[in-house]
Amino acid sequence: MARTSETRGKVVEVALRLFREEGFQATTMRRISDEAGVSLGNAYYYFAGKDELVNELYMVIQRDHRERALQVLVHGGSLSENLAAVLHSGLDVMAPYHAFGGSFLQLALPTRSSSSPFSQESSDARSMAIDLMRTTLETSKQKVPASLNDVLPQLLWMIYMGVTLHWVTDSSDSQQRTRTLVDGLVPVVAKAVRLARLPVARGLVTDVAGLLKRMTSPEGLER
Amino acid sequence: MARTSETRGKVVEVALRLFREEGFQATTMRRISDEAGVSLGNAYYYFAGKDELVNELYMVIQRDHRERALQVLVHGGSLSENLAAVLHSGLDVMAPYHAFGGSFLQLALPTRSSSSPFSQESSDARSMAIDLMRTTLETSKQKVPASLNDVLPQLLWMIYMGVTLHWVTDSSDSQQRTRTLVDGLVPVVAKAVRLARLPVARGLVTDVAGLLKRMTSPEGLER
DNA sequence: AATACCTCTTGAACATGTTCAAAATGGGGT
DNA sequence: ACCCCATTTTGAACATGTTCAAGAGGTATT
Repeated sequence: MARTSETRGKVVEVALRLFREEGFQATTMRRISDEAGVSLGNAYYYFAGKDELVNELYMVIQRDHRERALQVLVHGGSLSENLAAVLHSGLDVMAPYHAFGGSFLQLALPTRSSSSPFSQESSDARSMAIDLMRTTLETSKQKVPASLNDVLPQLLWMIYMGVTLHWVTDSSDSQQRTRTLVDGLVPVVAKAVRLARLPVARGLVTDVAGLLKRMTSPEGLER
Repeated sequence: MARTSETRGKVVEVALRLFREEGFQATTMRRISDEAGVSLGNAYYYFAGKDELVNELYMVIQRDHRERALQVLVHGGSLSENLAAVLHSGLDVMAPYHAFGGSFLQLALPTRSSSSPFSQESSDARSMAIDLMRTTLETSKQKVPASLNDVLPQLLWMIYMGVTLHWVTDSSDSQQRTRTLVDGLVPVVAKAVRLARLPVARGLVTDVAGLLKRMTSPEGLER
């Protein structure tokens, strides 16, 4: 059918709007299907449950973030500048959903039921975000020690997760505090990356890189 | 009433056991009240809802962790040693509840409804954990730059949160990977603290301390 | 003793997430 | 036209979280 998933589209659209306006708990499946003009059961034909709609939201946010970020990234700009731009654009995209609360983290992480046949579905979100960080690094002029090439995007992603963690719990006006955090954190990170090239810190850097590599390898076996 | 909260105790006991054995979703309020031998409504007399039982779980874990940690801390031991001991004992305490999953984070964070009359209830958990980190530092022999005295416990707590984050998503056997992470991370942290005393890194350290202080102050205003 | 009052308990009702068998729909093949 | 069949849709049923008015039990007051 051509409009096989016209229904699906309508459901997603309404769901996202309600998540934005009412938060997660307050948004009921019945309300979603009502406002989408379909039956309750029909919504369940397209989505296994409420959680899957949350996942949908997360994917939309990921795509929006990447799109916006690519627009604000400055080729040959400083890492500080670009990282700030990417993090802030991320906050911009998430902002409307702040009422949504902690349910973000739940899905940002690869916690999902392992029953997904394609084994992606949510680790997807993670690798998409990491990839964006890699792009950020490549776009910036700052030289990165070769030993960090693999590992730095992942580190930046962790910082991003940290910022998101703070954002979720940030009750200040329009999450101003998190904005402050980003502005303060970004130059520090940039400086740290610069420092990583100096011999003194080199050992530390190597340690972190080694550790991360060990954690990422097939299985984190030894103890 | 003397045994006013004999009921309350039974409910908590059963709830925690079921959380452990079945996870969060699978544990139903009806099952809890049944096995506790009280009526469904009665459970709600003591706990506003399922979430509050989760909070109870979190508090129990916090207390257990502190207790165990104080036993394994070595006075005058190295920071590496002690930090590892504290983190591992934390993992020990949480281990039985791994099936419980991401719901941990939800409550470890100060995300709660601001309607709590005593304004603690969950920021409590956070400050308890931070305090444990302070104790860890004070117990260890490693000298800490004075400028970090205030801020370092908080930083260690963040590292602890990071470890917990990893633990939640860790699908390896008995969460071996997270154990590996702790063992690898701890010496790096200790080294970083040592490095913080050197002039080279001093600027970085000051930056981080300043940033954290700004974030913790009354309101994170300016931008 | 009778009453009032506070704490605790119950059972039923309601709201919402989820499942499912049956019906409607809309072709494609004959 | 007619039938077959996969896809989509529906409505009702069920499970579970949550609320609430009423009752039970005990203690203090009169």
